Amino acid sequence: MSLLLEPEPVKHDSFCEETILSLELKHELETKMKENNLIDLFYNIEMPLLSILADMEFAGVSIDVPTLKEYAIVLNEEVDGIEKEIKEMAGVDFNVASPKQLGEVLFDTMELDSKAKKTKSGQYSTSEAVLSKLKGKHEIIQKILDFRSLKKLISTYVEALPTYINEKSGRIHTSFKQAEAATGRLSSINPNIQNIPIRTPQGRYVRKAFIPSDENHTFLSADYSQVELRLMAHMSEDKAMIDAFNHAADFHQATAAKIYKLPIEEVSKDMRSRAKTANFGIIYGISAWGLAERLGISRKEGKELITGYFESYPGVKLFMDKSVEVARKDEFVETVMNRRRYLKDINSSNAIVRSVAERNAINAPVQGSAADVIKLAMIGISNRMKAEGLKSKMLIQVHDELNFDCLKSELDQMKLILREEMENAVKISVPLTVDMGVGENWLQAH
DNA sequence: ACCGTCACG
DNA sequence: ACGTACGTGACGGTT
Repeated sequence: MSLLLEPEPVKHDSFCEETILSLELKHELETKMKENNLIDLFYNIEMPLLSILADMEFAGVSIDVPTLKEYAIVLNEEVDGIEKEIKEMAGVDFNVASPKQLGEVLFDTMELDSKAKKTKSGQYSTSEAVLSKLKGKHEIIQKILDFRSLKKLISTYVEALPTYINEKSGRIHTSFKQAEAATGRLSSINPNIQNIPIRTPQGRYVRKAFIPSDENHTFLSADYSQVELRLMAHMSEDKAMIDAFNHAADFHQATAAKIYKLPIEEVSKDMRSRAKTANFGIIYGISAWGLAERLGISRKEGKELITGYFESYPGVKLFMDKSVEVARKDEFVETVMNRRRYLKDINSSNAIVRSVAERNAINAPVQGSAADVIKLAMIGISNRMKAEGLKSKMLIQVHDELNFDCLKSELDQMKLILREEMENAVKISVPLTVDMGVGENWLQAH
């Protein structure tokens, strides 16, 4: 694969001389070449990235505190009301926030499910998945789900974020961990800036509080479209998947058309939705049972869906099998930039432990390659911004997304740089595409 | 310090 | 026959 790397790749002695080599020598040279792959990863990606992450942390992101203070009042009133309703419905006074007490109220006192699931520590499970299945049984269930999500928003975000504001800068400075996630992703702590809510309207509103540094700046966001699936298409070399990314307007819809053997126009919303779930499942190392559980369908239907998927994209099945095979032989798998994930459990005699490692063998090259891609893009963007003397600042990375405090006068130039550097970070067999948004805050920009 | 839960990609 | 999808971090409750 040809890669557009900046700075210039480190030069090594050539091990590619066309000589007749003994087996031992050949093995030795192959080992050295693999070591050089890791040296390239270190010097050309991780080291240049280090100072970029330091700059992002130092810059920090501005927070609109009044927005959060007002929102805290609204949410606290709402959660207090819901808590009263829950206790009235249950007919007992208890701590709704205690999973232990809640389980006893729901399953011993109210007897909502005679065969309620228990956790490994012996208490009733009251997880979102369990409660969602009980929604029809009693109106208290929905109230508990609402209570939980509101408490989460208040305690982890709305009331917590202002406490992280640095006195000197007036901004929030996360810490990015560069060598934590097994796949090569970054992680973020104190606060975690990579799990700010977005999926529900109430949660999403928190993003309104992430704002530019002043009136001369705007919030600029750029994210990759389906980068992991595109990397799966590239690494598996599956013809149909590559073709879909090159020509279809909507990849999930195109997948549904193949699985259900229908023309694109006849794909229903439900079929598209199932195909989308199947696409995600593939990245995670799908199982018929897991997929069925996710979709609320029978195991038989789950299996049929997967069969249809592999008939549509046979190269993907081959890639998955090959990844597991390679892992069994080497005890590690690799990304496009030769980042490794070691899988010591891949040959375990415990089937459960082994299965986890097999799914890791499938997922890690995909998730890890996506991490490689955005890291390369960050380096490319940083270099371009320096070369062109720009003052805007890269602030936040969220796995497939980059966010900037963008000087308004630099907006057009920044958008051009982001598109060029992100879409051309690596050359693969399908296009990488980027969506961008601009606004007065993270909510508007996304 | 651990568990259960839930926020994100 | 097993028990279910991959990767993280923060919070409150419990031990």
